Amino acid sequence: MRKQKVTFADIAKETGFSKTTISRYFNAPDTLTTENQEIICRALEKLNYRENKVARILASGHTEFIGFVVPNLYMHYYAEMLHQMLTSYSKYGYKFLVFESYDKEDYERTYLQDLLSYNVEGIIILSHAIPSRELASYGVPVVAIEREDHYISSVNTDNLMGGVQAASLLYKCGCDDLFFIDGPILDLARPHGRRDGFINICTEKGIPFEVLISDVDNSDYKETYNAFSKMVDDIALRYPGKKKGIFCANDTYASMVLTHLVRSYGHFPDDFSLIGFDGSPVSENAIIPFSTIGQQINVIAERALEVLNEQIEARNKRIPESVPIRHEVVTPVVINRETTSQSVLAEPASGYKTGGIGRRSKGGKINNSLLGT
Amino acid sequence: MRKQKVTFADIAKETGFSKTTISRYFNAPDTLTTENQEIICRALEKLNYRENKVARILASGHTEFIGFVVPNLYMHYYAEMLHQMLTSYSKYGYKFLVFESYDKEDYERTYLQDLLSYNVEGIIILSHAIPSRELASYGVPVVAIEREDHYISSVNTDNLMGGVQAASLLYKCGCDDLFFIDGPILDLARPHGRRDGFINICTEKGIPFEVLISDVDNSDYKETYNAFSKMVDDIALRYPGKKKGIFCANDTYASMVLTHLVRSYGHFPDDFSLIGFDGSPVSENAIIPFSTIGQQINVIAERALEVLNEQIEARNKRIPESVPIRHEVVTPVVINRETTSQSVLAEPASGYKTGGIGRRSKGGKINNSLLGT
DNA sequence: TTGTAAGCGTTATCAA
DNA sequence: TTGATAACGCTTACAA
Repeated sequence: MRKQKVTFADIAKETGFSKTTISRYFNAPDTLTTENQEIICRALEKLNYRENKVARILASGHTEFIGFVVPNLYMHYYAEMLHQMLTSYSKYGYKFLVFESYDKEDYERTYLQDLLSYNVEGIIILSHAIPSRELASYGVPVVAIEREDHYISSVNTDNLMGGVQAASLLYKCGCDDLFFIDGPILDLARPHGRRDGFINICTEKGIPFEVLISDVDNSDYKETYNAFSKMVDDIALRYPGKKKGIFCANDTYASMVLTHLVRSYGHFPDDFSLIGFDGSPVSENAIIPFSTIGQQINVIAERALEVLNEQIEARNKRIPESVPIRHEVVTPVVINRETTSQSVLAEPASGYKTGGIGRRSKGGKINNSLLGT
Repeated sequence: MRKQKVTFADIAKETGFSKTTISRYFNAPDTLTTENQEIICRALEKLNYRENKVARILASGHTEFIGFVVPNLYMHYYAEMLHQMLTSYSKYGYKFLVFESYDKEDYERTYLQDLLSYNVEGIIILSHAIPSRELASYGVPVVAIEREDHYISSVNTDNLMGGVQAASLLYKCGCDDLFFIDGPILDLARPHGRRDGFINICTEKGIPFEVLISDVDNSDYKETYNAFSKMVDDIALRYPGKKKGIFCANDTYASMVLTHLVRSYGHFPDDFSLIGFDGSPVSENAIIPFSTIGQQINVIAERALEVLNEQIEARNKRIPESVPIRHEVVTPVVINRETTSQSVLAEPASGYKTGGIGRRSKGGKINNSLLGT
């Protein structure tokens, strides 16, 4: 029924050694004579041996499996995080078992149980349906990324700092009024660092500001777009002649705001500044590359594996040590592009000598007729 | 050293049954009395049993592991494909071991060997560094997606049909001249269906056309952007007064062309039509949602698993059957948006009563002064 | 319906 | 430096 595989027993028979010696050839070759190594090596080739890690795992207890649980993979942030995790292969040799939970509690729990049954050595979790208290009880090292992390280790972007950076940049580029725009906050455990950092700076500098939260289900692009468009129109209407700085909670939102502005004005208007959050490709590839607070996903991934690996190693010792929980924080980086420059006009792609059509508005004043309905 | 785990032996001792009966409780519960099921169930809870799939795998030979090898995950297409694969969990229960090969032969081979050592039951491969002939020799079911597939099963988008659809749409919306734009073709095995379908229609309808291939390394966004911009400027210069229909080999390219056009004109120009390929989010979320030939990634993923599963099941039979290789083809769908409509003017977001600035060009004629250098 | 016993292919322990 | 033997935790004939 099974493909007949070559096992240590076969090699042993072929070479006259015991299975133990064959095992040692792989795990501690130095304990063999060079000659014998040669002999075994030849036998391996002759018989075309292929290692069987499942058997090894069963015997040793070390799977080198890491469970990776994300809400989804169609969002760039999560896919990029997985990408960065996989990149670590050469360093740790961990294999990743990937699951999408869609933030549904039952899915998440099922998958986690599944992971445990595969004896994963650790879990990286980005979805947030299950409280960290429960995760901690699994008896497996767990590192959280951007989620509630009371009872487990975690690595997070310094959102507060990000909010500070964003507001500061908007302030520096001469904005009179600042706006924080976010979608609905469904996750109650979600921290409000971005908003709070923003507010801190506004308060500190004495800049008038508003916090605008859309309540539209953000799974629908068009609806969300329309909601944000309305917000922006409203802002334009209420603050004529002022320079308005908008900080969006993420790049997707920022992209929508940008799109709306450019579609309305035919260019990026003088009297607006815009900054997003995440540093996702859309910020660079948008019609006008826009400023953003870049999350260092590579650093986060690296750090998370560091923390996880530390715990795994401690656990694998003969006398398992218990490592204290760690909460790491990664500072985001300001990515300063056209939408937050003093002269905020969108320059055309290089190669053009003269302006196209409608590239300048008439002096930072927007046309009220734009703001219908 | 190891966390003491509860095993069948423990349950057996607790309940007075044999290990076999416990095993049966999980794999064929119907063969037990309801009473005894109850008894075992209670014991499981009492001892807090957790199944160990590694042991099961070793004993049964069935891992339920599928190897998934992609060039990368930062491109939306690949991430989305993985997403769709993971979605199949409820249907097949396969667990995916994910690797990024960056299309490097040595990486790819290492990872494949690794997958084999974990006794994966099958492999889905999208990267193309290793010839299918070698893959076929591994003795494990393999399904290729969008790559050379001479010796293995595969599922592909009907690229030829896609090219036909694209050219037909451009023809229908009144274009005088058609252009196929693509980046460098590094992969020699890559089929030219999109281009060929395009050419077929152009020839059939007697429309003048050009095939334009950039030779700029497409890993650099800016460079690629500039290269395509130049192409477009050149087209505009050479075909004044004509309606020019551009078909880009993928949405990323189309997005660049669109961006360039909108940046140059302040809006999407009358005398251009544009269609991309892939149906990626950028086509919908771009400043002007553009037309595209949508790949049905969900269908492709589903079909691939179907084919793979068929082979796996055949192989798992007592007398393994050999299933012939299958080459499936999935027809793409035309996604018709503003950039290929007769009146191709970009309408502003709803809610605006009057036009903004520079939303109309003066009659399909472009300004030559735009085309500097 | 249940039990016995022999694996599955390694690693770990102890002894030689 | 090497080997015999017992795990590892489950599945699977075959027997009862």
